[in-house]
Amino acid sequence: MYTVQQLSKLAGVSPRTLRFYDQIGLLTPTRNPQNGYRLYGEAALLRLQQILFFRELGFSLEEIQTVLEMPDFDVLRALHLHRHNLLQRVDRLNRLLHTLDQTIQHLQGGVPMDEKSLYDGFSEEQQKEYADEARRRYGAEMVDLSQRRWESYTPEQKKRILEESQENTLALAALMDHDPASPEVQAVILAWHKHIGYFYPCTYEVARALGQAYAEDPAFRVNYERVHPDLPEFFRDTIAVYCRGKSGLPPFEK
Amino acid sequence: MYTVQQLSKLAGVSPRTLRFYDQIGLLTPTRNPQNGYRLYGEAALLRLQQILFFRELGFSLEEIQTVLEMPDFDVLRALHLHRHNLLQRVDRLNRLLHTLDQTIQHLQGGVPMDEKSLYDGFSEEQQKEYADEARRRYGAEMVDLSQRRWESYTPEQKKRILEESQENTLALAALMDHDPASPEVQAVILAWHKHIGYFYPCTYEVARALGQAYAEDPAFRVNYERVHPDLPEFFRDTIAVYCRGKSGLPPFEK
DNA sequence: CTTGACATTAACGTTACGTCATGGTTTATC
DNA sequence: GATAAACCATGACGTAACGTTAATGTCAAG
Repeated sequence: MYTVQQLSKLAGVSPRTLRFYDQIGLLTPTRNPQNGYRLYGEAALLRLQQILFFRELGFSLEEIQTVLEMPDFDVLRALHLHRHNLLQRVDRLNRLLHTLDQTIQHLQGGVPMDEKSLYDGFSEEQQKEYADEARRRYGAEMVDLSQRRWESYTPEQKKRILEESQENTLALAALMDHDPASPEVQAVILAWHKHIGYFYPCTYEVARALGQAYAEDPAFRVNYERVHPDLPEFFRDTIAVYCRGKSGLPPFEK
Repeated sequence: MYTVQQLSKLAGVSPRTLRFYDQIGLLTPTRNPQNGYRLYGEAALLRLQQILFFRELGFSLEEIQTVLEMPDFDVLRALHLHRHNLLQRVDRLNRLLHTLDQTIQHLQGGVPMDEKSLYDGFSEEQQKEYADEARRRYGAEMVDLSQRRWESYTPEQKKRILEESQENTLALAALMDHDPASPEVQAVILAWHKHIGYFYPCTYEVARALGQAYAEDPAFRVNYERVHPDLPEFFRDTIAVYCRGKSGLPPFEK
């Protein structure tokens, strides 16, 4: 017989979850008549396993109720649904990838009129090539190799990281009268490099390529240009200085 | 300038969603001073596109707030996050597949004691083989070929389908004194076959194999045995009669 | 006998909206 | 010009699956 906390640790769910499942009649334990404590037996453990199994598959608790009451709850069907889900999600992810490209297009084509002239040199096809090129050069290898997990951060961390990015850019813009090689500027670039590290391990080679992209790829340019018209070039130059003579992963990544 | 409903139809979201985004300050439209109506311009449309883009990627609205305020919101990062997410989800699905196998094991091993004797003839390895065999025989081809979508059903439909399954089994059990070839029994089996069709197109060959499994695979047996000890065999026999001389997809699948 | 770690119920908070309720506005029709 | 249909507004409550206090009761240890 397990108590709430014991079972919760065993199954990796919160005590609150167990009480909730009791409350909605999904998993009703026996009670200690003396003190009213919940007591879960072996049967309850098995049922919880099943509940969590279907929960993982994306069933709602109400659906789980019904499924577990079915006399012919069968494994084959679960297998089918599971694989079906898998296929469907892969489908969805592919559609998202496609949508991504379109949205890039839209964003690039959708800048305000007075900035549109900036794009005169770039045909639609040219722009698309930029995006594809970027994916080929940075995406495939780096992301696939990446072990970092954006999702593994807590909401507070995420928020902090996103804010940090903003601070970096503003800090750099404030130092545009400095020499790109000055310690102040280089400190900001170091922070920027570490910031990128939140998303994936970024070698000096990749960092340099990113600097190029910031200045040359219109999709990136606008974001920095918005802060200051010469920021893209300044950003690229400081990164170039920062990366000079270095290669591979930075020390803080090791 | 679009009004709420116009924009909602354009972007495929509900008017309520737009008002909500206004309420939380995520997408603030201008107002018609006469009547207070919301008016969305071109800029708002673009911003909404971005919001929906990130929403698709699984960002929370609060995160989207921050991201859209960032001066260096950049496409490469979105690409990275997106692909990162994709990889992560594929990972997760693979883990689930693995867990699935384990859970099958657990469920098979976890039946009540008084029914456990039924399993004496089957070693652990034997049982695992059954599961693998089932996956090889039905899973791979059928599921991959399946065009049916469990997820495409509405919650009410899902509930109804699950209940139907239960009704079928009980109806069949109530007819166990009849001849397997009797019209009443065969009507139930037809309903069962159609029911399977909710999940995947089921040929007569597959149906026959399923009948076998219901009677012989302990993982299925218990579910019908629970209703009546001889139900598994009866089920198998009626299915055999139903399938006799037929092959390929049933008429209602065409 | 007190302390700390458990247990209980009750109740409100969360996310991203859906769904009324109630009332004003616009538009089309008679 | 009256009226009905179809829009707009705000406000408030409902949802899923718990998280998070809060207030109180219970148990083992020192």
